[in-house]
Amino acid sequence: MLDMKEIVVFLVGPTAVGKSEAAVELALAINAEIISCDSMQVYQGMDIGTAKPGKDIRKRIPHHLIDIIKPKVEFSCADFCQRSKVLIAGIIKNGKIPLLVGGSGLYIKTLVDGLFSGPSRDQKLRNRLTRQAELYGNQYLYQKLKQLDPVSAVKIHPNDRRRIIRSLEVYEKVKIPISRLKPLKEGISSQYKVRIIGLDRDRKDLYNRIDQRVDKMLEHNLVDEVRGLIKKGLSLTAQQALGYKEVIGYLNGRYGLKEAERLVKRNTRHFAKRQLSWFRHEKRIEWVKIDKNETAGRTAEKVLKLLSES
RNA sequence: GGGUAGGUGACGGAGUGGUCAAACGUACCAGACUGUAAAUCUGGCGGUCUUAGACCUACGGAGGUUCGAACCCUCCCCUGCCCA
Repeated sequence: MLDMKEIVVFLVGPTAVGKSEAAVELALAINAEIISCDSMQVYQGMDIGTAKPGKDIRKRIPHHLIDIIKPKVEFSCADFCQRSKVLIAGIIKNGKIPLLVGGSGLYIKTLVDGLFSGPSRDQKLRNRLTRQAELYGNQYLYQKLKQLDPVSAVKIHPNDRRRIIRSLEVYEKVKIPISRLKPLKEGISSQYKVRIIGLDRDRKDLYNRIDQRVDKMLEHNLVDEVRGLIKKGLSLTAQQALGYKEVIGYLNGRYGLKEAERLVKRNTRHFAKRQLSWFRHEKRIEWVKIDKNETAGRTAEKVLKLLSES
């Protein structure tokens, strides 16, 4: 009875590990359609810096949730969840397997395990709280949180202004502590059989790939891409994308191009590390180690083998 | 050859007799994370020991002064700059 559940496959891992290439091979092998779990590839025009799969590839295998909104528009994990649920159902209905590919840990987590239904952002309120934090210090907001939602306060560091503000925001809106809301959620894992495959490489190898990728981005005129995007306006989320924020700094004359390059590389390494922290914490992930010179086809084979077992 | 400034942990850089395994920054490592997440935040960072702590090895090298030295003295080595 349990096995009647349809399967949904996730392919996750740090940036530049080789997810996209392996995903295409895998999708061809198992008759899947790809849904991108990437907070930045959703944006139109952000192509080079997000290492978006090219049009040729997307022609061979359908890729969803790429280029779906303008860079000016705010997007969130809630939007992602909602859209991907619809897509998953549709793909299954067509007799195919949904293959979710990406490195945005939170997006993946909320899709699998659900997102509590709470109020969305209120920029005005956030601005107000931010001003208070700047005037009276983070401690001021933290004390407030301690009173209203002690459970959250224990978990959140007094310096983590972002999370303190979100918690206060939720309380302000619905008068219920976010810590009470958070457990009330249901993700797709109750509905489908979820397999999460994690791709990993030696750290050194991964960092080399990141460096190479950044070099390539710059060669492919990332700077021009950013210049064009600035003219059109970027959402809060989009303007802090790796590769973009650093080039924006360069274009604003804050440092030279060489320094921008260094920063992109370094920040991307840090990011990859954070992703690994996140994914290692997720015990349901089944890990596949990629060797240094392994082809995407070979990786896909390994994943396929893992999927066919059990 | 003469003069001068210096040699500190992966790097940059404080420290100029005890409270120094050595500020601070960076790199690096590790962790947290549910509506901005490619964001935000935290911890570690000479070695050994299970933490408090203890011990060992350390501030270019070798000696010395001192109860005690990264800090003072002597000699040596090296580097930058200036004059020849």
